[in-house]
Parts: sequence; C-alpha cells; structure tokens
Amino acid sequence: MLDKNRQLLFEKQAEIARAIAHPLRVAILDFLKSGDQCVCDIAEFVGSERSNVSRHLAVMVNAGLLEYHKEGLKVIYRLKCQCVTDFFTCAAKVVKQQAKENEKLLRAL
Amino acid sequence: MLDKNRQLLFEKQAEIARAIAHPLRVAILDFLKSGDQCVCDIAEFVGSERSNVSRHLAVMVNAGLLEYHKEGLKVIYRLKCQCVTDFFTCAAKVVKQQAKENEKLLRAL
DNA sequence: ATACTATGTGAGTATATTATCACATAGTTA
DNA sequence: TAACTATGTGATAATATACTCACATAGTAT
Repeated sequence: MLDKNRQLLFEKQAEIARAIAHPLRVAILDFLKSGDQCVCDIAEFVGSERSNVSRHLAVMVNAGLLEYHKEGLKVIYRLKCQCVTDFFTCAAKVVKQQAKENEKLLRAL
Repeated sequence: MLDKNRQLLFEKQAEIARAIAHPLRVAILDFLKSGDQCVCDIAEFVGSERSNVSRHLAVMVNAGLLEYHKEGLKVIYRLKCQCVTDFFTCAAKVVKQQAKENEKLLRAL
C-alpha cells in the first residue's frame, strides 16, 4: 500500500500534469521554450483571448511551471524548469507510436 | 500563428498529459514501472475500487501509455513507453523547487 | 451445471475545468 | 487630468471528469 508521503508526491505530480494538460497550455509552453514573452504576444501566438490566456498562465504559475515579472505595462512570463521539454519529447514518441499502429490497422481493412 | 499540424500535435500531447493528470493514475504508472500487474493487484496497491481502477486504466490505454493482455481471468497491464519516467523526474524537480520557495516564505514570516 | 473470481460498463450524481463577457486595476502617454 | 493599453478577475453557462453502485460478461474450478 501507498504511504502518505508517497501519496502526497503523487498528488503534486498529478497537479503538474494537469497544469500541462490543455492544448493551449502546451502551445504556450512550446512558445516559451524559445524565450520569455508577454501575455499579449502569447495570446496572439496561440490565437485566443487575453483574459483566457491570462487564466491559463495563472494555472501554470500556480503549479510552479512558470514565473513572471513586470516590465511597465507588460507582464513577462518564462519557463521555470527547462525539463518540461522532456515530457513533450516523450509525449511525441507516444503519439508517433500510436499513429504507426493506426496506420497498420487502416492497411488491414 | 500556429499551423494546423502543430496544433494537432499539441492536442495529442495535451491528451497524454491529461491521461497522467490524476493522483491515482500517477500511482498506477509508478507501480507499473516495477513490472506488469493485473487490475486487482493494482487496485489493492492504490487502495481504490476495481471498477474505478479499471476506468483509469482504460484512460491510459486510450492515450497510448499502457497496453494489456489477458492471462486466464486476469488482465495484465504494462507500461508501453518507459520514458514516462522522465516526466515524473521533471515533476519531482518542480515540486522540490516549490517546496524550497515555500520554506523561504515561511521563514520570512 | 453451479458457484466463484476478475474485469468492465451503464446510469446517476457530484465536482472540476473552460470560455466568454463585462468590468476593475495599474501603468503610460498626451 | 483624460484617454489609452496590458493584464487580471468575478460571474455564468457549457462541458468534461470522477466516483459509486448495480449489473453483465468471461473464464475457472467443483
């Protein structure tokens, strides 16, 4: 059985996964890999309303994935942990494998 | 702006993150790292009802994280991609960093 | 055939997440 | 001061997720 501490860690890890688990947030993280950005540029890049993007950013700050600082009117967000990239690498691998299997299935029909 | 293919990949990656984003599923993945397991042993390990565990397993199979085969009455689940571990390593790093910051904050009060 | 075990699924309820709109706030510029 | 820009937040409605219970199915053992 699971001990309490282990369970607590699992909860925290799940929280971080949840913070990634949205297409818009994935897009934002991908955008931030290439450098820090303000909300309005992020919003334009992902093609969504600023208020919406602002909320998504808050989710990721809360989870500890992002940090930010103000520059005049703008608020600049940045990746706090570069290792998030590893997740996307793995996820891409899983997606690729699935695509291959689907292709096989299609050819079998 | 995002092109369609990129957006599609982001959606798939988000789907995989969503498949991890639950404490029970994190616990299951952690358990499976050490070897393949049947539903009833998983349920006992994570301390939840079999029907519930069965559903969580289905989510992860659907996302491409797990695969399974039958052995008599039992259904054995296994990790399909070992790299999921990388995600947990990164997540643990993020959690640790946050804990450190909270500690600092506490000492400042 | 009967009883048993492991697994999965339908239905219902409870809860969480998301997007949108309107508005509040804070800093900037004229 | 007044108009403007970037950001964040409250309220709401739509949608998705999760858990539980009862039951169905499939394989096993007696």
